[in-house]
Amino acid sequence: MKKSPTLVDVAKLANTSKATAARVFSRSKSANVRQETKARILEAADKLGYSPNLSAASLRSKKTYLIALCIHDITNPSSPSLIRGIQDELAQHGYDLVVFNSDWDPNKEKKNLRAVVRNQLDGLILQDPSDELDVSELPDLPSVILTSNEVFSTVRNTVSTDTVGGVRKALTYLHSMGHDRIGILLGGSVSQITNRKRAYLDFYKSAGLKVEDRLIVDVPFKTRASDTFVMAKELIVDLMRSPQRPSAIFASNDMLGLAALQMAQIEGLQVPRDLSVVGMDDLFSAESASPALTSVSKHRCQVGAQAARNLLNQINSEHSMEKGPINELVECTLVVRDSSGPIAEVDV
Amino acid sequence: MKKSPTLVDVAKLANTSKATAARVFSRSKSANVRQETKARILEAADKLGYSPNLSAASLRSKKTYLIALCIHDITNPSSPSLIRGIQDELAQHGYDLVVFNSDWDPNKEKKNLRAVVRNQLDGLILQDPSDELDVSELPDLPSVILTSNEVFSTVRNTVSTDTVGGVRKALTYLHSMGHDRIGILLGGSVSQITNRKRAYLDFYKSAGLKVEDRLIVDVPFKTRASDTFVMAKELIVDLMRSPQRPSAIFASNDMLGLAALQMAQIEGLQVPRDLSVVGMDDLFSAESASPALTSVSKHRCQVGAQAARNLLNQINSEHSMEKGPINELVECTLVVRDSSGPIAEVDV
DNA sequence: ATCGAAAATGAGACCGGTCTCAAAAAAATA
DNA sequence: TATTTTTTTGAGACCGGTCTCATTTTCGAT
Repeated sequence: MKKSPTLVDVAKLANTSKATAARVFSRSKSANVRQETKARILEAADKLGYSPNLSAASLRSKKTYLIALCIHDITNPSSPSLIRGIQDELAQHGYDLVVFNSDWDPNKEKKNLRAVVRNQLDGLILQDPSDELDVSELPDLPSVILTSNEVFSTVRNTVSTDTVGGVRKALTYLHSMGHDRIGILLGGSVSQITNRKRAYLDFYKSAGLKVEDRLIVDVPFKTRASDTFVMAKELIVDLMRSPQRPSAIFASNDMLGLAALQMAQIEGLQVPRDLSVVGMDDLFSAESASPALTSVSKHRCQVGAQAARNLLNQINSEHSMEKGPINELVECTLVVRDSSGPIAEVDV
Repeated sequence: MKKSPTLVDVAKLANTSKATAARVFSRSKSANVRQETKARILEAADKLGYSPNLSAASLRSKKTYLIALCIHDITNPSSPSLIRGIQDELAQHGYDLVVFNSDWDPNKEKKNLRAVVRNQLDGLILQDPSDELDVSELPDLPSVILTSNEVFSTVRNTVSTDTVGGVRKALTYLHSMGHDRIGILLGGSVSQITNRKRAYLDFYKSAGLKVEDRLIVDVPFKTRASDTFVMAKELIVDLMRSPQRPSAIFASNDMLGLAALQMAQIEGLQVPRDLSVVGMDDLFSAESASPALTSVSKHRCQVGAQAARNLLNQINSEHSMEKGPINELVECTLVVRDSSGPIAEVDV
C-alpha cells in the first residue's frame, strides 16, 4: 500500500501547473485546456497510475457524488428492485449510492440521518420515515421521501405508490370474476393497514356488497419476514376453515398471498378452482409460486427511478424547492397469473 | 441550505482551541480531554448544530469508514442476505457500506473498482470477479474476494461456499430416500456449472449409480432472472415428459427448483409423491413456495459476516497479509421441507 | 511548598484537491 | 504590424478537519 501519486506529481511530470492538471480531471466545468497539454497530462497521469482523491475534491467543492438511501431493511424482497431503479438512474449521472438500514428502529433511523450529513452526501432518499421522526429532524439537503404521509409531503418532494388504487384494481378484478365474498389479509405498518382497509371498505360500499368482519384479517407485523409468514399461516387457516369461507382472498402483500397459497394446498383447496388468491408487490416469489400468483405490481423499480430523477433535479437546480414540494404518485398494475379466476359454479 | 458550522466555530464558542475540540469528536485515539472541557465543547457543538465533516477528516486521516461491495446484481434474490450479513458486521465497528453493481459486465466491474479507489474507500468485498479481470487490476487496498477461483485465492483473502459439499449433501439425502435416478438442473456461470456437474458425477460414481446424460440439464444463463426462469421451464418439461423421467430433481439454484415445482404442477405431477425436488440457495421464495421447497442453504448472511470480519481484521492489523492469504470456506446445510420425500413404491 | 511525571491544551503544518483572479499566449481584427 | 479579444495557464488562498510537537496544567509524592 504505497503512497499514491497526487495531482502535483502529475503536474510536475507533465511540466505544467497543478491548476491546469486539475482542469483535466475536474468533472464540473468545461475544461479549457489545449488538446496537446491535456494529452501530456493524461499521459503523465497514466504513467504514474494517478487516481483523483475524492475526499480532497469534495472538501473544497462540497460535492461527493454520493446519494443516501435510507430504507428499513434491505432483506425485504421489494428493496432490491427499488435500489436497482435508483442506482441505474444515478449511475447515468455519475452518482453512487450508499444504503442505510433502519430496521424499523427510530433511533437507528436518526443515527443514519446523522451519518448522511457527516458524510457530506449530496442527496437523500428516505423510505417511510417513522412516526417518531420530526420534520425538523430532516437534514437540510436535497431529498425525496418515499411516503404518502402528509406530514412530510407538505415540506419535501415525495414519491409514493397509489396503493389505494392498487387495492381497488385487485378487488374490481375479483368482483368482475364473480367473487362477492372476498377475504382481505392486512399486513405491514399501521398506516398501511389503515389505508388498505379503507380502500377495501370503500370498494365494498361502492359495489353494494355486504361487509363481513371476519373476512378482514389483520396480520401483526414482525420484523423478521419468516415470523410474519408463520403467523400469517395460522390466521389464514382459521379463515379457510370458517363455515362460510370466502371464494377469493386479496392479500395486501405477496408474502401473505404466498402464505395463503401454501395453506390452500395443505387444506386441500384447489387454486384457483376453489379459491382465488391475489397478492400485492409482484415479487419474484409471486412469479415463481405454484400456481403463479396474480399480484398487484407497485413498480418499485420505477418508483426508485422516479425518486432518483427528482432528486437529481433538485441537486442541479438551485431553487427547485421554491415553488413548494412536488408529490408524485406511481400507479399500480394488476398482473394476472394462475392463482385467480372466475368463481366456481354454485357449489355442491 | 445555510453554511454549517465548523470545528473552529465550536472551539471559539467553547473558548478553547481547534485541536482540543477536535479531540472530542475524533474517533481514532483515546481523547485526553478533561471532563469539564469536553462538556463545554459538546454543549457548544450542540448549540451550533455542529456535525463533523468527514471529507475533511478523511483527507488527512486517509480513512473514510466506508467499505465497498461489488456484486453483479442486487436484484439477485440472494444478494440481500449477503449484504445484510456484511452491513450488520460493519455497523458494529462504525463502518458503512457502498454497493456497486457490475451487471456481469467486465467493463462496469473495472469502472466500479476505479470508483472504489477514487472514493478512498477503506476496503473492498468483491463478488466473483469476471475472468476478464486480471489480478493486477485489483486495487491496492484491504479486500476480501468471494470466490473459489484459485487465481484470486492465492493472492487475496477469500470467502467461498462449499457448493460441492452442498451438492453432495443434497444428492446423499435424495439417495438415502431411495432415489437413484436423480435429474440435475445446472445453471449460473460456466464455472458454477462445471463445479456442480463434477460434484454430481463424483457422487454417482461413489454411489455406484449409472450416469444418464439426459438427466443432466444445462440451463443457459440470462442476465434477467425472469428470462432464465422461462427458459428453465421449457427444458424442465422436456425432462418430465421423457419416457424414463427421474424420480427426483436436484436444482443447482432455487430459481430452477421453483421452475420445476411449477412445471410439475402443470404437468399434473404430485410433489413429493411423484417427484421430489431439492433446490439450492434457500431463498425466501423456497420457504414460501407450495409445497415449501427443500433447499441447500448457502448461508449467504454468514458468508457476508465472515467476509466483513475478515476485512476489518485486515484493516485493523497492518501486516495481516504477510503470512499469505486466508481462504475461508462456509459449509452448506440441507433444509428439508415439503417438496421432497421417499421414492414412491414400485409404480404401476 | 517543591519537584517530576502525567495529563491536557494549543499552535500550526498538512492532506490534495478546487476555485478565484490575474498574467501570458494565441487568435482575431484592424 | 499593432491592437483587441479570447483562450490557456499559473499562483496561491482555501476547504475543515488531523496530527505532531511543544507548552502549560494538574496532581501525587517528597
